[in-house]
Amino acid sequence: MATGRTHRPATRSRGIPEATVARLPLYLRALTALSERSVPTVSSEELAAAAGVNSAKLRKDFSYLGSYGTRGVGYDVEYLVYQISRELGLTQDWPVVIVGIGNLGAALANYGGFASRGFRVAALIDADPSMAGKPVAGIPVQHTDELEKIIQDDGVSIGVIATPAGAAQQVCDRLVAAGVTSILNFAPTVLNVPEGVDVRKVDLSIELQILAFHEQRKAGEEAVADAGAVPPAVARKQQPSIDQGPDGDVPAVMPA
Amino acid sequence: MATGRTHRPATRSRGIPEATVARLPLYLRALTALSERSVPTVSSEELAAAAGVNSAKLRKDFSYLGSYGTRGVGYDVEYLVYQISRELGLTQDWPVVIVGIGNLGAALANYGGFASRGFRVAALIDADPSMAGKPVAGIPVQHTDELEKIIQDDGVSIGVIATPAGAAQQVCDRLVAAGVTSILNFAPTVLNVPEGVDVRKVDLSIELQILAFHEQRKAGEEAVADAGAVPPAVARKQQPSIDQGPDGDVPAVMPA
DNA sequence: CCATCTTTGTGCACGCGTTCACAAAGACAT
DNA sequence: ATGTCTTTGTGAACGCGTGCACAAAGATGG
Ligand SMILES: NC(=O)c1ccc[n+]([C@@H]2O[C@H](COP(=O)([O-])OP(=O)(O)OC[C@H]3O[C@@H](n4cnc5c(N)ncnc54)[C@H](O)[C@@H]3O)[C@@H](O)[C@H]2O)c1
Ligand SMILES: NC(=O)c1ccc[n+]([C@@H]2O[C@H](COP(=O)([O-])OP(=O)(O)OC[C@H]3O[C@@H](n4cnc5c(N)ncnc54)[C@H](O)[C@@H]3O)[C@@H](O)[C@H]2O)c1
Repeated sequence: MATGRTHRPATRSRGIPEATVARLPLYLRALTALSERSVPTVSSEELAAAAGVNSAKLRKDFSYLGSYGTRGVGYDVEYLVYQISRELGLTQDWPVVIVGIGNLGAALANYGGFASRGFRVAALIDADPSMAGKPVAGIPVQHTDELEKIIQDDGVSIGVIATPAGAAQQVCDRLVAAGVTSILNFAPTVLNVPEGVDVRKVDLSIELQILAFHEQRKAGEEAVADAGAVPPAVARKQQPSIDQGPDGDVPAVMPA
Repeated sequence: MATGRTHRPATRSRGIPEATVARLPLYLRALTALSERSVPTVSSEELAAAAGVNSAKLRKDFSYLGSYGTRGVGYDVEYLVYQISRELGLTQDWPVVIVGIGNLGAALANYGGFASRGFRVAALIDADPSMAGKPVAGIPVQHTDELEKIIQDDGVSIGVIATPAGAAQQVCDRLVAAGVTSILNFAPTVLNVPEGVDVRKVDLSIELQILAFHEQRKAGEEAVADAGAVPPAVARKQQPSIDQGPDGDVPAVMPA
């Protein structure tokens, strides 16, 4: 997973568990595909398969929204698309600003799937004066000086940060001060925000590292299967004084 | 959060909880910053603040790796950097292929933080013949025909998919067949993979929808505070026959 | 060598999320 | 109208993750 909520710990928002909220977009995508194929109804089993989840989980998720299914038949696709869209707040228009129009920011601006679901790129903002006025994805880049004005004039409440890590917190502070209350952060930094502001992060580097961990573990298991070396050593306890890098690997640095 | 593991349900890999693994890169980043500032030791409280987590959680996380701290002092920064790096498998080189060199793929290829932690872009692959040979981020793009050969020759086990959604499953199947066992998917699709292959996804659209949900809820709470209208209706039960869009909103479609 | 002070490592309790399994609901045929 | 068959909605059990709170460990000073 590339994200994690930062604030609002476990405040079951309006009775819908956070884990369920995170899956609703997944269901919505699968339902939209069915809708485009004019499929009228779908069972929890079928939809769960399409969304890659357990069918019981899907039914429980839907039960938080209300009783929208028909026993013996399944769920009405169009109706469910509407209900989930409404629940997620996609029936209204969400203006979004993207700050930092470099490689990533430009890619995001060009991303088609952005506009498809109620999200509209209200402005592209960059600190580089030489970029000002230059159109990216058909939208002229504006200078950071305009940030506050843009946000207030357009009533922007969602901001995307795609600046270098060093600038992220500062940009975040300005966004929040100007009225933004939801931030999607692509910079590899922990953002500090006041209560009431939601931050989600997308971090490529972290994702790769998690994959590497599992990849290493897979390789390790094979090695263990080959030769019977290196006992798993779960919950290993430290030796009294002598401490040599736990798994027989040579540590580069020793503790003080 | 933008991701979620797909396979390998909750198999506490080698005793380290998945939630802990997901935080290790965060700690590593904070520790690396301390290391660059030549800070010798750090307490769980300080490091937790830098990583944006609870200090008890951090200590528990580290306890899964072993007893690497010194009571009354804290943790040795360099030693911990090494231990976490080793645990995550970052002491070795991970060749990575990126498939689909469009807007996003090109941005990823240009991403500096990629190479910084043991990850090396082994190849850029695209189906568009007109892109073949064209250098992106200094690496010539290769045609999809070469995919299997590249993966086998370089021993690539991690693949990044940045193709359009329609091509993602097909690309995934080819990657897996050629030997890739970890996939980072940027395309908005659920990928089906055989047992033993890890998939993580990064989905901008899902992140925005989750933010929109919370944003709507915040707005709704304010509205409720203004006028005492619309009771929260937690766990609402369906009316027998008449069903009008639960929150007084007009449904576009009614169930069959 | 002892006292004090800091900070780790973890036992414990609690709550969230997942999954099983099944009763109840409704469609549909006869 | 009644019976059968399908599928929902959910009660209950379980396991994981989180955070509190504290004992034990060790540093440091006298
Ligand atoms: N490119 C990727 O694939 C990728 C992947 C993961 C994470 N990231 C992260 O995303 C961020 C952007 O990456 P990139 O490759 O697009 O970098 P980039 O250098 O190409 O672009 C950064 C842009 O931000 C602008 N900028 C700098 N400071 C600013 C400020 N204070 N206010 C507004 N704009 C400012 C710069 O002018 C530049 O245009 C970085 O933090 C990077 O670590 C990038
Ligand atoms: N651009 C973004 O910010 C963004 C954000 C989120 C998700 N995404 C997703 O990432 C993917 C890529 O987005 P993009 O904006 O770069 O699209 P794009 O159209 O610019 O690039 C797609 C590239 O994939 C190549 N391609 C197509 N089929 C292929 C195949 N079978 N094998 C190899 N290469 C193939 C195309 O030639 C093209 O170069 C899409 O699925 C998109 O939904 C993009």
